[in-house]
Amino acid sequence: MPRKQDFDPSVALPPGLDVAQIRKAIEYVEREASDLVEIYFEQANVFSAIIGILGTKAMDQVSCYEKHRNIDTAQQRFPDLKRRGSGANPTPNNSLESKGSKRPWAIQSHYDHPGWYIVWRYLVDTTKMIQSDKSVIIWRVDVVFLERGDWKYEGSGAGVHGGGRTHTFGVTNPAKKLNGKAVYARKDVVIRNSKPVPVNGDHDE
DNA sequence: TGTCGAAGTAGGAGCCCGCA
DNA sequence: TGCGGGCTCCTACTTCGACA
Repeated sequence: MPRKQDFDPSVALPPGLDVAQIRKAIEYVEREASDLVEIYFEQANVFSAIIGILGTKAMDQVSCYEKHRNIDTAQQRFPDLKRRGSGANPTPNNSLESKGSKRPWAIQSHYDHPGWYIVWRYLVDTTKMIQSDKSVIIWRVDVVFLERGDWKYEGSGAGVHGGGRTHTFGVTNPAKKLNGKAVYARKDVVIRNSKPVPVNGDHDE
């Protein structure tokens, strides 16, 4: 179970959400993700998507936020979660998007929707050096309300002559924007060379 | 001047829907 | 029924700036 001293109760949370619910959700995501860690070595980006999905599932089970009843909307549209009783088209304040990421700061999406975002920052520790019973560790959870203006459009080079990726939106100055928004941050994990590593020892995936 | 953290840009894969 | 477009989710690599 995540340690209570790693939580910051002063961080603003979406209406109806509390630290105890997030603590349960972290425990759920770490447990479920540790069972699926082989997928990480097959396709890391897919694994990050799975972390986001597990976060959505966890919040659906332990909090007053629920997945959209419309399966199509739940899978493809914003938001991942809405506050129970907020209707089919929740306001930004009642919308919660779940994202999983290995990166310490960046938030990228294909839309610039305003609303609450919960980002599960994870690392894979197959040596189980950090925690003996888990190979996937949630080391920080950011909870932030983003306005449309917080996003910057990042265009695509794709076109009739080739190219690859689709367009995205990215949060500008994410490190500044997420300053003071970490409701959970393990004190035994630090950022080194832009990567989260255990405080003692050189962690290497 | 070297190191490190952060930001910016580009690439990859899967699912669903509409249409021919 | 199959294909293409639109949408989802990320990571990797490069560049830039601050600081010792």
